[in-house]
This record gives sequence, C-alpha cells and structure tokens, in this order.
Amino acid sequence: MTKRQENALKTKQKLLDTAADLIRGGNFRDFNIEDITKACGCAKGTFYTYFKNREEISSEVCRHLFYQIADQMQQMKDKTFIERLKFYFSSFMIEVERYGINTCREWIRNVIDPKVSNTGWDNSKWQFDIKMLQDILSKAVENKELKENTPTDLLTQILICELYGMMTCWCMSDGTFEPKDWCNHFFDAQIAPLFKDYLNK
Amino acid sequence: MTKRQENALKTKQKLLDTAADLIRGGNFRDFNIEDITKACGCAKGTFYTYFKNREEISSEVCRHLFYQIADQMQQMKDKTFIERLKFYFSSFMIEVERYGINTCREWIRNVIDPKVSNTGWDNSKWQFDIKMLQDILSKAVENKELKENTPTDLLTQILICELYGMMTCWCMSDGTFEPKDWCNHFFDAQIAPLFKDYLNK
Amino acid sequence: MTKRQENALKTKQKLLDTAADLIRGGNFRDFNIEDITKACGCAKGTFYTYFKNREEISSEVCRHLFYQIADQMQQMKDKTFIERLKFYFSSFMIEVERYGINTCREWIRNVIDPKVSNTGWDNSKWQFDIKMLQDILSKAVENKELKENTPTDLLTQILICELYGMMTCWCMSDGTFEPKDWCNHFFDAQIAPLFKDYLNK
Amino acid sequence: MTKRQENALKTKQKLLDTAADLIRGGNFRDFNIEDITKACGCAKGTFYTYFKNREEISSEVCRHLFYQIADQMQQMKDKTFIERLKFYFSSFMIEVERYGINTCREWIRNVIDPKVSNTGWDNSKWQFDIKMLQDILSKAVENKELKENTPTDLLTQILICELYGMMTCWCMSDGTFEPKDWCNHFFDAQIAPLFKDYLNK
DNA sequence: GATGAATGAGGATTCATTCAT
DNA sequence: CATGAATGAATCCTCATTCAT
Repeated sequence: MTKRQENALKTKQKLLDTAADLIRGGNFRDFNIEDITKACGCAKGTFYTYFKNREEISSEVCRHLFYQIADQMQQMKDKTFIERLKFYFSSFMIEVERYGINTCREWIRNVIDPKVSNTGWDNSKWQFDIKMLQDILSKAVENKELKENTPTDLLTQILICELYGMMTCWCMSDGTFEPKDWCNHFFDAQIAPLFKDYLNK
Repeated sequence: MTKRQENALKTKQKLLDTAADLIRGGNFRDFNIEDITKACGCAKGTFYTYFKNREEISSEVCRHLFYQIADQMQQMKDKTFIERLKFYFSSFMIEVERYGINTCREWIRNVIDPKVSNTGWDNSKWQFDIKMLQDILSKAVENKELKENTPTDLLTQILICELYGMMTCWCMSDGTFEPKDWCNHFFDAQIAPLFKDYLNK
Repeated sequence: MTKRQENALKTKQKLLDTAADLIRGGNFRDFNIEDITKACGCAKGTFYTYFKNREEISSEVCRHLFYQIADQMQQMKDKTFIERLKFYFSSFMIEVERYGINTCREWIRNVIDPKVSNTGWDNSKWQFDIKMLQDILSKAVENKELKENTPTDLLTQILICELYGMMTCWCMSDGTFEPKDWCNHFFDAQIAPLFKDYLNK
Repeated sequence: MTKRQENALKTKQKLLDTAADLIRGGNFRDFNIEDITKACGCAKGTFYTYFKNREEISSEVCRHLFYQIADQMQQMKDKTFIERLKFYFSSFMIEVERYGINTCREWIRNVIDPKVSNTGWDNSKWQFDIKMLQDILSKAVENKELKENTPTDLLTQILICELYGMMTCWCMSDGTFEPKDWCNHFFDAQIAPLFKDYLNK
C-alpha cells in the first residue's frame, strides 16, 4: 500500500470515527455532514469521496459495531452452544453500551427501515441475524447438544425478538437500566429455560 | 358544546385521522404538515391551532393506538391475570397490524426518543407501559393469583421487552411474519412459563 | 380578488420581473434563485411558493415574451396574410431585442431542450410555433389569398427555420447586427419571394 | 516524435473521443470531467494536462465536427459555387446527424455563447462561418460565376441564418425531421433562388 | 378561529480544479 | 507525465413555523 492510499484510509477511518463520536454524543438525529467534516478537520467534499451519502456512513458506523461481535464469535467455537449464545447476547449489549444509547437509537432506526439497498447487507439485518443465531442452534443440533426435533426456526426468531426487545427498551427507558446486567437477568429468566426440553440430557 | 366547538373538534379529529392515514400509507418518514392539511382540506395554519408542532400529532396518533387498548382493558377486569395479559399482548399486536407496518415504525421511532417534553406523557412511554403491566401483575398478587414474593418489577420489564421486541422485529423483517399469530406462539413459549413458579396453585 | 391575493400576485410578478432583469442583465447562465430573491427583497422560500423550481421561472420568463406577440397578433386579423406574417416576424425580433441578447440566449437554450414536461406548453415550443404560423397560412388559403395547392406544411417549417435562424445568429454574432433591420432585409429577400408562385393573382 | 509524445497524443485523442461519445450519448448537459476520465480509463488530473478546463474540450469536440467539413471543402475547389454551397450545407447537416442531436444541442449552446476567450477561435464561430461562406461567394465573383454587384455580405449572412436555423429547429422538434432531406428541400426552395438574379447567365 | 403568504435556517450534494506525491 | 485525494464554493430545495389579514 502506498503512502497515499494509507493516508486515504486514515481519512476515511477518521470520518467514520468522528461520525461515531457525533452519533454517540447525542446529535444523532440531526448528525449532519458539515458537523462531521468540521469535527474531522476536512472539507465537506472529502466526505463524498468516501461515502455515497449520509445514509451510507450511518449504516457503516452501525455495521461496525456488529462486525466486531461476529469476529469475536469466531473465538467461541469450542464452547457449549449455551455459552456461545450467552456470549452473543452479552457482547451485543456490551457493545451497545459502549457505543452509547444514541448510537443504539440510530441502530434501531436503521434496522427497522426497509431500505436495504444501500446498506451493503445481502438482504437485510434481519436475515443476517437470523443466520447468525440459526448457525449456533443448528451446530448444536449437529453436535447432539440439542435434540433432532428442536424447532430451530422458531427459537431463533424468539431469540432475536428478545435481543432487539432489550435494545428497544433500553432506549425507551432512556438508559435507566444497565444493558449488560439486564441481559444476564434476562438470559437466565427467559433464554436458558427455553432450551430445557430440547437438551440431550 | 357550541356548534363552533363541535366544528373545532371535528377539524382536529380529521387532522388526526388524515395524519394516521398518511403515516400508515407509507410516507411516514417524510409525512409533513402540508400533506396533512392539504389532504384534510384545510389551511396549513389551522394545523397549528390544534397541535403545538409536528411532534405532537405524531405522538398523538401513536398514543391513540395505545389508548384504544387501555380502554379495552377495562372490560377485562374480571378475567384471570393471564387472560388479561394475553389480551393485552394480542390487542397490541392486532392494533399494530391494523395500523400498518409504517405506523409501527413511526411508533418505535417515537418511543425510543427521549424528547418527552412535547409528547404530553407524564414521563415517557416507558413509564406508561411499566405502569400498565405492573397494574395487572400487582392486582394478581392482591387477588392471590400470584404469590406474595413475585418479582413484579422484573417480570414487568421482561414483558415489555418481549412486547417491543416483537414490534421491532416485525419491522426489521419487513412484515414477513404475522404479528397476531406470532404473538400467540410467543406468549405460549415465553410468557406463560414465566409465571409458573409464582402461581398460587 | 382580496387584498392578500393581490399582494401574492404582485410578489409573483416582482419575482418574474426581477428574473427577467437578471437574465437580460447577463448573468443568464448562472442566474440563481438566491440572486433573484435577494434582488427582489424577499426570502428564498418565497420563490418556491410561486415556482416549482429554477426551470419553471426561466421558461415562464421566456414564454411571457412569446405571449405578448400572440396577443398582438389578434389585432391583425383583417390584414393580408403577408402583412400578418411580416408583423409576426418583426414583433418577434423587436421583442427579442427589447428583452436583450441574454434573454434570447436563454430562450434558445430553452426551446432546443426536449424537457417539455415542466414548461406547461401543450407539446413543445416547436408545436406551438408550427400551429401559429400554419394558422396564418391556412387562413390565407381559406381567404383565397393563397392557392389551394400551397404546401403550407413545408412553408411553415421553412418560416420557422428562418425565424430561429435569425435569433441563433444574432446571439452567435454577439449582437453585431440589428435584429429588426435584419428581419426586414431577410423578409424581403427570402420570405416574400417564397409565396410568389402561390399567390392568387 | 518520441514514444512519449505519441502516447500523449493518443491519450488526448482518447479523451476527445470519449467526450464526443458522452455528449452524443445524451448526458450532454451534465457531461462531467469525472465521467470522461473514468470512461477513458485515466485519472481526473490527466484531463487537465491536455485541456485547460471543461469549456475547452466541449468546444474542441464541436470544432472537430466543423473542421472535417472545412477539410472536405478543399476537394470541391473545381466545382461550381452552387455545388460547393450545396455540399457545404449537406455536409454540415450530415455531420450534425451523425454526431447526434445532443451534440447538436451542445454545439448551438456553444456558438450562441460569447465566451470566446477560451475557445481558441480567433474571434468567434460567427466570424469563422462568415469567412467560410464569403470565400465561396467571393471566389464565385472572381470566377465570374456571379455578377460583380452581388451583395456577398448580405447573402452570406442569410446563408448562415438558414444553416443555423435548420439546426436550431431540428433540436426544437426533437429530431422529428431528417436533417439531410430537409436540407435538400430547403436548399432548393430558398438558397438556390437567392442567386437567380446574380448569376452570370 | 381560519387562512396561506412569507420566512429563512438548514442540509444534501455536485464537481471543476488544484497540487503533493 | 500521471495520479487521485482534497478542496470548498456553489446551489438547489424543503418545510416547520409565524403572523398579518
């Protein structure tokens, strides 16, 4: 990579980071290109060298949060499915907390919107999440951790509902509870029992 | 009520209905005052006679959906708490479905936002929901349907998470599942078992 | 008409006049909305109360020039067709000169463009001109001024070519000749002879 | 010519061709430097090695069309002036048709504009055309094809008006007639008769 | 109470052009 | 000579809101 390309990458990353900061900082709803570039110390036009439009940077910021989790999941391969699941839930909520409530709000706003075209996701965040969790469950069936007749489709959908339910409610409550703690409570009370009947001994 | 007041009420209701239609219709994100008043056959200025600002009508439309449910709950007083709970969940999802996915999106956008000031709700939608569900549960404790030691706070919060989780996911999936049906599945799989340990015989 | 409507009309007219001035003045190519409103002493938004977009005012200014001629043609009904024709040509060039060379340039730019949609002309300026001139000729045939076998279609098209040829060349030459004078020369040398063979005695 | 100079020439020609294609293709109005260089496979900066600015390439593309005709005129030296004239007219319209209506539009836009400075033409396209046609006529006077008293200035100007009139109208009509055919009609009906009185038997 | 003209802040986006590498 | 990242002026257009009538 040449020096120039390196610089370019740095610029893009800086824009991304600045946007993330601004979103977290609270002006999420009206976070605007001028603010980003100003805070980033570059010209408005530079923004458009790296992002097609306002939408694109918003979803890239959110996606980033998600990819970190997906990456971390790689290191959990040899754990039990219930551990992996709990890790997935926890990571999600930890990241969400780390990025701040306003990023979480932007995130939800992004995922509930049907404009998938410019996000770069194959189909939609929904499909992505479904796949992610179904993977965990179907591998558990393969490993005999779960019984053959486990209704993985249904369970997957339930799991996602819980996950996004927590996020939505955290925003609703304006951050009055601790995502990570709540996630643990929630997991023990609702998620773990869900698999009781399907566990192979 | 004088004729004049009557007309005023009619105008306001018409604005509300028109807004609801427009939001449901799909241009929720960009639903704007001019569209509403035009479709309503009145002047832009008239809008501001009845609503302080754009925000207000949006939340009033959403709230309306909610109040209908609260009203209906009145008629369930003599049912068991589990029936009331199921009714609450079902009604919610039925209304949500009736109002359409775009209204649901607007609804979520509204509730996750902390700008409580102009909504007219005491505190926030979160508080409102909490109160609603806690009522059901604490009455169940009073009636001895549930044990004294039932952790109503925790359970309430779990219930709301489930409820909003379903809504968020319905939007995410762009309406690929049936809210009402899913609600039943969900209720049986997750909600009912939650109370098993706390039922008084 | 109420006072308010009157004022509104005045505002619109003022915008139109200001735009005409600016176009004539020379900043035609980049005449922009801000300049118009500033010169007009009103807010940018006011512009959009009266015109859908930049395009619309441009073609309305040009059209205005044209309508004046169409109006004047009404008063020529009892003249010979050759007089009417000459009047049409002269008026056109007189107006064009009065509005200035830059308006003429904008005018040509407008008419050669196929975006008819927003101009409000039935079909296009082309159709309009065709109709206008064909009317003169076909009435001349009716009146027996011209022979039955006069090829009015062909002649009409030739006439328009001459008319727009003069305009285009005036702009090309950057106003080095006098449109009105030239028009007379041209008419005598080219237009009048054209009908020689078709005159009824 | 060194290899380097050769390559440079090739690059410039490629830019020119690409621009011509883009203009013909239809996005004439918004043809922009990035599109050209992208389609040409070179960097934006390279464009500025060969052209001072956007204007320059536009007029060079148009001029190219014109030079081809001027070149061809060389081979008509021993024909009668009326044949040369007809050839000039036909060539013009044939080229115009070959380059497409959008190039024609761009062409007209270019010639009506007074910004001569950057075009590289001595004075303006107007002067150029005048000279070209006057050459034909004055040589005809020299050759005794035309009488001494022929008003060559006047006739030249008329000829140019006709020529550009056809082009402007072709664009106005959005290409509803055939330039070449129309040129012939036009020539026979208007141009040829113009010289009748000045022919030396 | 109704009207709708006027407002003007605000934001997105484009693109010709420069210049350091 | 080629590159392409950076620039930032330029401009369009939207729309919630106000207020004189």
